[in-house]
Amino acid sequence: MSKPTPLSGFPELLPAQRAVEQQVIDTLRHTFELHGFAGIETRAVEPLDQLLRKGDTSKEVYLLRRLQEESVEGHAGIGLHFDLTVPFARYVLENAGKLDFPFRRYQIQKAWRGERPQEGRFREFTQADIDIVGRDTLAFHHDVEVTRVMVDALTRLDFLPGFRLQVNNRKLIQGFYAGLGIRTGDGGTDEVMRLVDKLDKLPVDKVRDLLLQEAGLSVENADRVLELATIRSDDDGFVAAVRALGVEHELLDEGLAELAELVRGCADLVTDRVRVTADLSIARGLDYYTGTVFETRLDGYESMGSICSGGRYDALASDGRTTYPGVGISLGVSRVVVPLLARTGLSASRSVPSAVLVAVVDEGSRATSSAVAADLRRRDIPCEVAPDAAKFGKQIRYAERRGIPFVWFVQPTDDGGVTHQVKDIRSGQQVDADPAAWTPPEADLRPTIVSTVEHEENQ
RNA sequence: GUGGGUAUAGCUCAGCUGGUAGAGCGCCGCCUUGUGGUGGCGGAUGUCGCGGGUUCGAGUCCCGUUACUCACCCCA
Repeated sequence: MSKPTPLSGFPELLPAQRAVEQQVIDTLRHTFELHGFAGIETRAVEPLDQLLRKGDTSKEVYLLRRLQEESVEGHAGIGLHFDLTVPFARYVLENAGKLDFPFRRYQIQKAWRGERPQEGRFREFTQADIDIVGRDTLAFHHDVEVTRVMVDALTRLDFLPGFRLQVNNRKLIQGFYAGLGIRTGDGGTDEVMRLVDKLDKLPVDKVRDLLLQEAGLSVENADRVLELATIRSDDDGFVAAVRALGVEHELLDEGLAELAELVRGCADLVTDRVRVTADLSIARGLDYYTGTVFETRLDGYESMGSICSGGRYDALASDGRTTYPGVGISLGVSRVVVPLLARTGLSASRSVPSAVLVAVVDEGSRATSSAVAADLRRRDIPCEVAPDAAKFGKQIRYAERRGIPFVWFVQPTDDGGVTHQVKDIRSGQQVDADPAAWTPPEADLRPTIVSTVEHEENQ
């Protein structure tokens, strides 16, 4: 059989790279739990009518089909989920009677989309979602809360480049448009938002043309819409800038107040590396968002698009009697990690968890070496025993290849006992050690992330 | 979906107008009979993506095909 080739869009990592991704996932999980979010996992598949519910036919859904499928449709009527929000909405409805509201959960899972792969865009990828969902109502301070949780998480991912969270509020946009007299419904304001959303790709004049021709705006309104979209600030200064445009509407006031509260509510967490910016061009396409919207750019990778996005949806789910509003944000783990592994030297300090390799003198004494390993593991020191009793030079090389920092030597003595020594193969230093007491330095206990990100930032 | 590029050793690649397959790195062994890395010497490895065609002869030229890849489109 010839050598298998990679499948486009289905990334697989080598152990050292996977260690980086694992570190990201562990950090996210840890942070989410620190903020009191409970973990859940939903099945990989949903019924097709659930997946296509939002009219999201643009999503390329992978269908499930048995090899011996005989139905007329030719498939089982279920498909792999393309995000974690749709399954979560279904899960909330299904378990509404058993959940306590407001319900806060995190979910870190694979999702699948059939779209053509590109850098940062895959057919199989991992997402990390947090959402807070209420029954009938959900206070706005939860919008601030999920933002703060994600800022906290991104801050803790300190081996990655910086992030800029861009926040906006759909009430603000819609109120502004309504104040201008742009008709709502029939995709009127949605169309304008969709076009404004292209500002990061098309020049302003081009977008203006589109606003005039495709959305049918007056010249004056198009200019106002564009003026709004160019407003951005790292504090609540955007409020005055919007007011200066002279548009009045109740919904606009509400949106301004919410967005200002959000930006002020995150101010104490903002650093040079993780910023929060009010960016009034952010609209998030034709989605189900009704208030707060987020996008996030990774410094140095702006062209890749948003790596972490979400927002407020007043009707995440509804069973006809009860409506469940929510606010959530989703981080593209694969989108962040895979391009960084490819484009920078980002990797782990070793390809195995082992901090120690216990050498083997000869096969007859393997049990002695295994006993040393057991002693170390009793104190949570990851270690392994050499695979064969090769020359010590080869056993050291075995450790070196894998990045294992310490080799443990058990030497028989003339009186029938043994001596124990541990060697730091980076320095060459070798010292007597007690298997029941010796501990490596804290920094060597687990693989660490080796980051060359500074170099990347200088470009 | 549209258009371009690429496919040769484990990896990165060279191979001109057709003449039986190469380099660097890595790997293995020895120098080094129980402690690696640097150095020296030696060694192994290929359906040249796949199928067809032209030719005395194809990695090289032609046609087809598959995969990968980049851009566009679309979208998180």
